[in-house]
This record gives sequence, structure tokens and C-alpha cells, in this order.
Amino acid sequence: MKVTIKDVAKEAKVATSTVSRVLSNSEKISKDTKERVYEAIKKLNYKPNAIARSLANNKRHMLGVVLPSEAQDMISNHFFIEAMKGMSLYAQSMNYFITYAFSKEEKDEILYIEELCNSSLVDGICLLRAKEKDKTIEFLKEKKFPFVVIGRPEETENILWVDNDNFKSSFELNDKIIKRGKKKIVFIGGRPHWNVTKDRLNGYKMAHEVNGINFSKENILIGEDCCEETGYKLISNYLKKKNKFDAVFTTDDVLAIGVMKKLKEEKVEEVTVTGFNDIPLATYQTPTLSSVNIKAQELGYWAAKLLIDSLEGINNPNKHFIVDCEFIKRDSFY
Amino acid sequence: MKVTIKDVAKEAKVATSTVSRVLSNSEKISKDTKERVYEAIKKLNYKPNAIARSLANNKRHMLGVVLPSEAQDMISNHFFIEAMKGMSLYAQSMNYFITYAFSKEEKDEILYIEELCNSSLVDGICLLRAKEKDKTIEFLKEKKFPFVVIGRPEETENILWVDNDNFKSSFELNDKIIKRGKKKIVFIGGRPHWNVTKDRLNGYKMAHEVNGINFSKENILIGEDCCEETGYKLISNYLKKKNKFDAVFTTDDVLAIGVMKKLKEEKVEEVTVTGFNDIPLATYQTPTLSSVNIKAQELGYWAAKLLIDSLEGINNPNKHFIVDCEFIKRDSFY
DNA sequence: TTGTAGGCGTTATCAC
DNA sequence: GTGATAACGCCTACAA
Repeated sequence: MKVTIKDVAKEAKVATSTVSRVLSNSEKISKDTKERVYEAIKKLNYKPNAIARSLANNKRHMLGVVLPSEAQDMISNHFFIEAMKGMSLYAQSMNYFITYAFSKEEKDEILYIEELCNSSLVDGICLLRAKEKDKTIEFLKEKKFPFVVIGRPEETENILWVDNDNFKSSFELNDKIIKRGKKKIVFIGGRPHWNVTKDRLNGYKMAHEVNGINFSKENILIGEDCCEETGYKLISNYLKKKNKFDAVFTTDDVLAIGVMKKLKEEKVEEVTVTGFNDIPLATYQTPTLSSVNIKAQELGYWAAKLLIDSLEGINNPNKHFIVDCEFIKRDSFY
Repeated sequence: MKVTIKDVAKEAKVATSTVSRVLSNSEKISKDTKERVYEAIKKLNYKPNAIARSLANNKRHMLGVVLPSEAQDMISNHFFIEAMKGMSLYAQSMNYFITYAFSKEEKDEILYIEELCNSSLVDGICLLRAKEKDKTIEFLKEKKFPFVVIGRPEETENILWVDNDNFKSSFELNDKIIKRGKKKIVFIGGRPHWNVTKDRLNGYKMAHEVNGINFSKENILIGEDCCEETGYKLISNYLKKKNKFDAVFTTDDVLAIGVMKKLKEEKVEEVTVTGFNDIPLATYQTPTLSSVNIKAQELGYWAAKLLIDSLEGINNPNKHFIVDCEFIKRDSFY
């Protein structure tokens, strides 16, 4: 038989409300009864029922995450699991739980989120990436359901989000490459419409400006996606032009890997190549690939923090948080 | 204001119990009222409250997973996310949710599971790997809390589990290697005390027996773990003996990668190398690494199925399920 | 400081 | 078939 608050009350010879107050650490309670109640709790091994509690106080203490299953590649796997770990870390510290689900298609995603909100199973939702014209954001906004986004959304007004400073990290890395004496950096990116790509391109440009170096549009190559083949093709085309270059800055490790493959094939040596995301694969390249670690775990941690804190009425000065990246220098940084 | 079952009842001019019956698709209900109720539901846009439902019928419709955060390497990341995806797949189809958490240490893990059970937030728990003398299994067993294990546990009596048939897949692969004409296969494994390793070793031995080939203990190398360095070292030592061999069967892709690294360094060519797990890295090796895909997603799917079905009283003939592996032949299969 | 009682939104058990 | 009504386990006015 389950032991309930009533049993505890009986055992401690108090009312259920008293037990409840002890549990919630209410002020108005005498030391004496407090002790008696605690004793009873211990003796009966009483554990509060989270469900009943939720129903009574209209708080779930639970967050929902929806993982897009569309891109189940190395990078997203790595990113997702790290972000989820970060979220779990903060959630646990605040006694929150997290429920997750993979969506098969985008349509599923909204359906699932709808269900999550409607069934009132969760207090808030965490979106694992912002797309342009994100329908889920629209939906949650309109519904006034609490949520946080990992990745800066198009409209940031009044919504919680966390992200890296992609402009800054790109700027700093390009600056570093230039300061190392490289004269010509090729920019290779994917997904032209994503904020990430734009921001990193701007960082590239700014680093050139600040260092008083010209760059030509010829050196800026942007493909449609971030797969290995895209990197391979982009650099292949570039090589045909026989332009000189001594560094390749890519916006993604997988692009970088494609680039390195081609460079190796063509025996182009001692060219600095850098990527983003610092996927496990990076250390397995020859030369080992230098990359910018975007700190996925911290992104997750802060996403959960922003959301939970706002649910709990804890005042965070900001509606967003920027997680610093870390450049991991490896052998490909000539 | 939230719309509840009462509002629907009022709107449809029936009792709440009737609405409830309609919702749960009860038999005894006239078409007429059913329609009226559905209309009211639609009109008011009523969504049942999952929490209240849980409280009333003592069912959570929620599973819990605990991820060990100890080993956050490529393999586990890949395995975990795939398994979680599989679980999510079946859970969604049965209208179950899944809550997860990472444990920092083993101690945490039990604490977290305890909390999960006690707070009666979940109906069952899914353990993502079986260790020897697993304390969490002991705990759950004693508590009679429903759970399923991915990975055959030590004591299988009366507990739900899913796993690959490691003996069989090892046997089949070794048989394949032998049939291909290889005369001497080196066995390289890690974690000597794990069932997986033992089973795969037995498969290796059996394949030799069946094909009437002798194998010497000299060719069976087992290290303490499954890291790249271990594979590298084991094969290095073996090479010193100048024994002839034409294939290396490893119990783990990462071991295999270590082996291939050494073989490349020593310019040992055309030796068949195989691994297990089929991690993303496998396709990035040169030559691309042949590997046994253990179907992590299916493992997760069946784990969820076994657990949920048993919770729902759906009769599965078996208390366990074996997921077939798939050998992925790549260039390293000379 | 503590107790009483009503409510959270359902489902389940009775009657009818 | 359908309707009252009592759980489910906890919280929280309000009263004492």
C-alpha cells in the first residue's frame, strides 16, 4: 500500500495540512511539530506523489524537448546529446524533469509540441534549433506557452534564447589566422540562409577589414548544405582557378573534412584548415582538424536555466544568453 | 480559463462521467450522445489534462531512462541517441512519454532512479546497459518496479531485456572471414569481464571449430578497455612476434581503428579488419572499416515495446528480445 | 501555529 | 446507457 500524506499526519498526530506545510518548508510551524512530522515521514518512508502535487499546484516541474530526427548525422547526434546533457544538468539541480521525443518530420514536430502543451504535461518547451520562419515558434508564441530556443531566432523580441556569438568567434579565429601570417583565407560555408552562416561570414569580413586586408568575393564559397561532398566540391572548383591561398576557414567540421580530403588528394600541403563544432571526428583526421567548440552542453545548460528560472520567477536580467566558443588548435593550424 | 471535462459535460448536456466514457471509447454509449459530446469537445477545444488523468487512474504513461554520463565518447553518444530514438518511436505510437536524465556518477544513477520510482512519475524504467552486479537492477527488482534492460543482464530470470545475439553475429562474421579464404584471424577484444566480449569470443572459437580450423591462444588478445590505444598496443605486441595473419576480428570499432593505425604505420597491407558498432567514424577510415551494426535504434524500440506492452498487459510471449545485427562490408574486408 | 474543508481534473463505482 | 459521487494525493484558503 502506498503511504500518503494522511498516514504521515496520523502517525505524527497532526493534520495533513501541517504535514504539507512541513514539506514545503513553511515558516509558520513550530520546531516541535516539525520534528514529529519528519520522524513520521522517516518512519513510514513517505514519498510525496509528484502527480498529485502537480494537479494541486498546477506545476509540472517538467520540461519538454523535441529533437528533429531529420538530420541524424554525426554532428547533430553529437550536438543533441551534449545539449540534452546540459539541460539535464540544470534541470536536475532545480528538481525538474525533462521529457523528449524525436519527430519524424516537421509536421510531427508541431503536433507533438501541441500535444505536450495541451495535455499540460510540461511547464515549458525547449527548441533545439531555430529555423527561419519557424512554425513551432509562431505556435508557442501565440499560445503564450513558455519556451526557449537554442539558436538565435529571427525575431528575438520577448523570447528566451541562447546561442554562441558566431560573429565574434568567427572574427577571432580569422584574426588569429591572419595574425599567424596567412595572406589569403578561403571562406567555405553551407546553408546560405541560416543566421549562423551569415554571422560567421561577417566575422570573416570584419577580421579582414580590421587587419587592413582586402578579400575578394572569389574566395567566399557557399554551398547549399554542410556535407562532406559540398566541402569537397567547393574547394575542387576553387583549385581549378589556380588561385593562391594558404588557409581555409570553414563554418563546419564536415565541410572542413571534405576540404581536407581534396587537399590531400591534390597534395596541397601546409594549408591551414579550420572547422566549427569540434566533432569527435576532428581528432581522427590527418592532420588533426582544428575546430571551434561551440559548447553544446553549455548551450543546453543555459537554455534550461533561462526557461526554468523564468518559470520559477527567478529574475534573470536577460532574455538571452551568449555562450562563448573555444578554439581548439590542432595540427591543421599551420 | 482552462476548459475541463465539466464544461464539456455542460455543453453537451450530459454528466462528466459520460464525457469520460466517450473519451475512453467505452462500449456502452449511444451514438447520439457520443456525437453530441464530440461536438462539444470540438466547440470548446477541450484537451484532457494528463496529470489529472494520471492521478485518477494511477497510470503515468511515462517511462524513465537514465543515461550514464561516465562514458561520453563517440560510441556511446551514437549508441545512446539511437537507442533513445528507438524508444521514442515506440513510446509515441503508444502515447507514452519518456523522461531522461544523465547521471554524473553511478551513485547518482541509483539516487535518480529512486527518485523516479518514489515520486511515481513514471510507470517503468529503461536501463541503457547492464553491468555486472548491477545495483540498479537489484534495486528495481527488490522494489518490484517495472523495468527493462538493454544488454543481457547477469540474472535474466523474470526480467525484461533486449540484446543482440553476440555469439551468433560473431560466429557468422568469423565464418564469413574464414570462407573468404583467410587462414589466420587475430581476435582483439576489450573488457574481459563483459558478457559481450565473452560471447563474441565464443563465436570466434565456434566458427573455427565448425570450419575445422585450429586456433591458438596466441591469437586471442584481450585488453582492459575498448579505446584506440588498446587496439594499437595489442596489435603492436602481436606484430613483434612476427606471426603470420591475414585478418583481425575486433569486438569494437575503436579497437579496430587502433589496429588499422598500426597496420598502416607498419605497411601491413590487405589484412581484413572488422569491428563492431558501425560508428560514423568507420566510413571515414582508409580503407573504410567493415563493421557489425548492432542496430541500436531497434534495441531501443524493442526495449520500449517490451516494457510498455507489459505495463499495458499486452501479452508478449517472451521476456526478452534479440535484435539481429547486420554486417556492413566495406573496403577493409579484403 | 494548527486544523477543516474544498478544490485541482479525471476516472471508477455505484445506482438507476 | 447514463448520472451522481466518491476517490486519486496533495495544496491552500479560511477558520480557530
